[in-house]
Parts: sequence; C-alpha cells; structure tokens
Amino acid sequence: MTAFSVANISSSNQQDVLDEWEIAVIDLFLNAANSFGLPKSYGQIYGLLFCRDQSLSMDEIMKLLEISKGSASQGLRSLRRLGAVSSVFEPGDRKERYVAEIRLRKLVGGFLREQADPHLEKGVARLLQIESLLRKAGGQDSHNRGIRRHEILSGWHRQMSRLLPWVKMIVGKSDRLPKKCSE
Amino acid sequence: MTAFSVANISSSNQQDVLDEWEIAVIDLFLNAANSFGLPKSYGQIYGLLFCRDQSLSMDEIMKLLEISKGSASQGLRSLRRLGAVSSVFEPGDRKERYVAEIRLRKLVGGFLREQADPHLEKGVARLLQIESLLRKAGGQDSHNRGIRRHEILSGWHRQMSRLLPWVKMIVGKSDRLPKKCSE
DNA sequence: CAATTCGTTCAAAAAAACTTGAACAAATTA
DNA sequence: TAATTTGTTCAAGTTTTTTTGAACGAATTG
Repeated sequence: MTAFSVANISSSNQQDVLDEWEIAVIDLFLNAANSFGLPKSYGQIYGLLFCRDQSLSMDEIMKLLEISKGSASQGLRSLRRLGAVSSVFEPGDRKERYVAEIRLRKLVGGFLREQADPHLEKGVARLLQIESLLRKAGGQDSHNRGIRRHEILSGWHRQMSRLLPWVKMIVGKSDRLPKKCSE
Repeated sequence: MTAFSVANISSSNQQDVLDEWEIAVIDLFLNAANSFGLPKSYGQIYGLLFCRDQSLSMDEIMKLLEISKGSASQGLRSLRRLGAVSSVFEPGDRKERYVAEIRLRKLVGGFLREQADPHLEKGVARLLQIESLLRKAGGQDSHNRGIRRHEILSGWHRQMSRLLPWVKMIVGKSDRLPKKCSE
C-alpha cells in the first residue's frame, strides 16, 4: 500500500477495527462453533464475515481476529467446505476475498451434509458389522439379546434418516411453518 | 459374595465378560457420544447398559469397561441427568443399579432439553447484550449494519426455537410420520 | 530470472477435554 | 464405635484437539 489509508474517519468507521457489537457477535459464534463441535477459530472467522458487508481477505481476517495464518487458512477452507463461507473475486485484486453465507437453510444444510450424513453412512457399516458378529459369536442367550439390540439400533437409524430431510425442510421455510399434519 | 457365582456357564454367558457383539455396540456408542460432544466414556457406559437386560452396578460397569471410579460415577450422573440412564433399586441389594433408556424419543428429548434448550436461552441473553451495545456504540454505518445483523440473528433464533418441538415430535412417532402438511 | 505476494502444509507448542485415583462423606453393618 | 461398603469430588496426569509459525510451492510482478 502506497500511503496511509484514508479510512477510519472518526475512530472506528469500517475497516481495521472491530466495533464493540462486532466483538460480541464474533464471541457468540465462537461459542456456537464450540457447541457444534467445531474449533473456536472457525466460529470467529465466520462471525467476523457475518458482521461485514464487504468481503475480507485472509490477511484482514488474521489481523482483525489476531489469529495465525494457519488457523485462518484452515478455518476458511473448512468453512467453505461447509458452505458457510464463499470466496469472491473482487476484480483488480489478487487476493481471494471471503463472505459469509447468511441463509440459515444453507448453513444447516451444509452442516448436516458434512456432519450428519457421514455419520449415518458409517452407521450402516457398523450395523452390518454387528450383524456379522452376531452370526458367529455368543451363547444362545446373548445371541438373542444381540439380535434384539440390533433391531433397535436399526430402527433408530431409520428414524434418524427420516428426520434429517424434515430438519432441512423446516429450517428454511422462514415464516410459514406447517401448522397441521395429516396422519 | 459368599462363594463363586455359578454364572458364566460355557465361557461367556452373561455377567462378567463382554461378548464380541457387545464390544462392537459399545464402540458404536463411544463414537456416537463423541460426535454429540459427549465424553467417550459416557458412550461406553450407555452402550454397555444398552446391551444388557439386567441392571448393572457401578462396580460391574467399571470392571467390564475397565474405566475408573471417577469416570463411572460422573458418567452415570450425566447420563441420568440426560435421561439416558436410570437407576433401579433391586430389592435386597445395597448398591444402586442402572439401566439404559432405550426409547429414542426420550433420548432425543433429554438431549435437547439438556443441550439445545440451554443454548437457546443463552442466545436470548446474548441478543439482548448485542442490542444494548448497539444502543451506545458505533458510527452511523456500523450501527445500521449492527441492527441488520441483530435482526438476522433474532430470526435464526426464532426458527431454531420452532424447530426443536418438531424434532421431538418426529422422532418418537415410531412408524407413522406425517405425509402431508397443510400450509 | 529474482523478488514478492498468497495461500497451504505440517511438526511442534499450547490449550482444552477427559480420565484417574486418592481423599472424603454418607450410609450400613458388626 | 470401629470397620465396611458405596458413591462423590477434585487436583493432577494423560490424551486429544487446536493453534502457531516456519518452510514450501504456485502465481505474479519488476
């Protein structure tokens, strides 16, 4: 940069400082990330982008959040994979720049796709494995018990598989949720 | 105990050994616990109880899973709070004994009550905090942006609040899920 | 081509989460 | 009351996860 930026008129205008409310929002997402089993830094990055209208470069993110290059890089990658962040190409700028996805249904959808779906698939494999163990092992009593448990687990798996599409459906329909259901 | 138990006829009948399939089931719950953000040992404990017809004492749980007293105690407490395990009083026995709750709707309900609901409540508090920060701080531009973001977050909060009852509802109705919805 | 800018990777450091076991309290039994 | 049994607590130890930053490669610029 060739000279001091002219930004930041009157102490905290836009660019290189976090407003108090922004800090609070970032902290909110930090905590949220945590309880979704994602690293805090992911939450911070998302939170910062969520606050801003303009896209930010990795560099700006690092400085504003005071996190390392590695965290920023990995965080942004994962967030993109989740569909929570996307990169935009501001023309005439070499850096990549990032913005937050703010449509809840997209966020939830991405999260379910990346986290829940894989677990359901692994679940199938595990059920098969248990099934095969049941085929060979165990005394009569234990074997019967195993069969019953396997049935229960299969039922749970089925129900979970059914639930997810509904979640995606219900989140998203912003206002008008179904009121009554037949059957 | 006054003499050797007569149990365990033919190598691995009921009590003091884990069957192969039980190990697999326990491992399944270990992983599941993990991805719900609960300690592995909680999953193991639940998994073991899930496998068994008879209630187990903390002592037996410790031995079967080879975990410490502390883990067993804390795990059982948390699982009871979640409603995933309950204690039964086998008459003529001083120890407390535990069994797993296997109704999915209860499990999901307990989990949501203990994990999701508190987050939603904290969410309200955070939104209020942000609101108050917005009242005082910020330049015009940032302030407006803050207002808009606060609105978005409020919307998300509302939608999540609406979602949870549906989840409880959908899981539970074992077979018959709603097929069509009006509005 | 050399120098610079970006972004990624990964081993090592730091932080967070989980587990352990000894000390303790409560309840029971001798 | 002393000895036992049962379960809880919590500081310290262990394991796992996350963060850091230096080294690297690719792309760009001088």
